[in-house]
Amino acid sequence: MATIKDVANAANVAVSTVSLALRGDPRVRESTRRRILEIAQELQYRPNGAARDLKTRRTETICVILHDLGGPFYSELLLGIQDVATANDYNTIASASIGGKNGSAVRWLLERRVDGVIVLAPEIDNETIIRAAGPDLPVIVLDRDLVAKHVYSVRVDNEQGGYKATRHLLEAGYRDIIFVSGPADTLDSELRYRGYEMAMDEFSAKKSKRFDYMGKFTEEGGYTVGKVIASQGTLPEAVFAANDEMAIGLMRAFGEKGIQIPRDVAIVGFDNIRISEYVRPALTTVRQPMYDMGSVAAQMLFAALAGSSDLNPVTLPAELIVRQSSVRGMYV
Amino acid sequence: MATIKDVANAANVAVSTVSLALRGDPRVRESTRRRILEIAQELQYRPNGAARDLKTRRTETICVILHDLGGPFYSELLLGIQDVATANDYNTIASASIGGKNGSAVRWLLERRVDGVIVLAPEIDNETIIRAAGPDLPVIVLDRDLVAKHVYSVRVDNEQGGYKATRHLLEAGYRDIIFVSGPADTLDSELRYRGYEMAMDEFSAKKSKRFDYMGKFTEEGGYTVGKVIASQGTLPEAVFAANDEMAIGLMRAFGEKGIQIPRDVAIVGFDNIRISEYVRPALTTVRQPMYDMGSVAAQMLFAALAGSSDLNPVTLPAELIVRQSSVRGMYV
DNA sequence: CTGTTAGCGCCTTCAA
DNA sequence: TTGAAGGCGCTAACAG
Repeated sequence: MATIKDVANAANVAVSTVSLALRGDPRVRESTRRRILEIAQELQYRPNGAARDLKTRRTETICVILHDLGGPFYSELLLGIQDVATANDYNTIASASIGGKNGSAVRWLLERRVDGVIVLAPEIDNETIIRAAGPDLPVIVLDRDLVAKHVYSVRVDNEQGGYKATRHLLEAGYRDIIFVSGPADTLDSELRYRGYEMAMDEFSAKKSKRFDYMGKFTEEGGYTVGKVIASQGTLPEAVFAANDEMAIGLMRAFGEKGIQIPRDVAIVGFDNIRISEYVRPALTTVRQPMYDMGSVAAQMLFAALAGSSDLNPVTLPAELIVRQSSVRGMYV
Repeated sequence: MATIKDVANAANVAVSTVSLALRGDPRVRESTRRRILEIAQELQYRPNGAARDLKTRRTETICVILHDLGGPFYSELLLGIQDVATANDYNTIASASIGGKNGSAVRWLLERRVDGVIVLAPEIDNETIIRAAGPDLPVIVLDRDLVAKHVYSVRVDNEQGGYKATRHLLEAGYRDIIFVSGPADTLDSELRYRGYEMAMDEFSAKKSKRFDYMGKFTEEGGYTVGKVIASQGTLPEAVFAANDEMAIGLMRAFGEKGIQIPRDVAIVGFDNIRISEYVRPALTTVRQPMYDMGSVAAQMLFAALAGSSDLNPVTLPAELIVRQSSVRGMYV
């Protein structure tokens, strides 16, 4: 592979001249530049990014670490991030957090191969993030309860979202409302439960326990829980599932048992994934402003890169989207 | 930022010793190693990836370039790729192809920051790919008609998929079948049309022209086309949409006009995106084996990395998934 | 077992 | 306007 040196030799100039010429520096005469460009082309010269990064100590790249690339609702988040990054002439890459502690994420967090990182991946522990963050590697954490130097946080108000969802059901007249949680160790689920609690208490309604019904945030999990609920003596009046995937699993389980939604049981989900609009009945849910979250996160990252260090945590509101699955008498 | 040299100084050993110790090389005595590790910790030493990459001339990372990170059906593709990459102790990053010619993708294709690239992004032109590919940067192209040195191809048999879809409708008794295409310049759409043609010819049915109905591969596009079709004098018996997004748009348009599916018009899509299973009636479609495609692509990449260069193009079969939208008398 | 010595390919003063 | 030299941080012989 041709290096800048090869080009310099072939063109009978010094390496530095080639370097300047390649970047269009006006200090190189036009004719020289053109000749160098031609020779570079001929030799199939390609700059070596690693060498440049090493020298300049900047990569002009930020990395987004997600649990699972291509998950349904990361799309908007990434868009929000990319739009801002592109505007700043930065590149964005996404990496999955699989491999955990010694997996791939380490590469981006700990080995200075990018200028900044945005993390939305619960399985990366706080310790790693704190260790990674530093004056020249700001880290933005999404949906995580962490305060540390060079770490900045953006969150969606999950508690308020859970509150809104539950309150919506309560106002519709439902009282016996079950909460279906995600995995035990997820903060999101925890906070949504708190919102649920708060609303239920306001109406003095009887809450289900935090982990009475646990669905792993997956459709399959929701389906299983749905089967359990359906086979109990009495049905609840409504179910608040901590995410849409589970809600959809619930709907499937109920459907198979001939339980009608919302006539027999009302359902509310969380996340507003795309399918939630297409299932029948369409699912009432809580939308998280993912694009905004990405955009805000990226903006904070660039602010940090530019030297600010007193960036306050941001919390974005969630929004209730009412559809048919929770509206009494809609689909008889 | 502490460098390996700082650690060496602080520990009173040579740089190379630190390097060995850090990587757990047995040539370093255990006690020395421990001491070095401690000091590294204390100094908050973090290796510099760029320096290592530069030296070793390998990054142990492959990059997947997609049109749009997080698009609905990249998920499985990425999984397929990642599973193989992880098994080979490689990292996977994903990058969007926005920015086109001088955008971000160039960075990964042309600047030797990764060891291999998998491209599924029509907007990157062949020329760029050919230029990028080389003995030490194999490129796997997905769904693209390109043969070149160090470029290897994996495709899904779109033509056969289009054929299967159309034939399915024909066998169900439909004859007047419209084809709704994607954008004019997409190969996928083109090939699916060819499959449509072939099946229609076999049954001597009257085809619609390649671009009579054009929907841009989006739901909105499909919706618009649906409105047009609905407002024509006579409805077709069936519609084959070149992708599910458009098919869903069509369904919405028809629904608004009171046209029942499949009673009045049968519909078949392509891609088997997740929603296709949840719309009502559920959409008959053609599944592309995305996971396999990713997995095969990654395997080829590693084969190339290991020195093979005579890798034949692979074409994966598509699979028809029959659901309600095309089954006569199902949803009256 | 540990240290010395060369670069990897590029950018950046500093001189000419 | 161009060239020479040094070094970014790390690894990999090769010596000791």
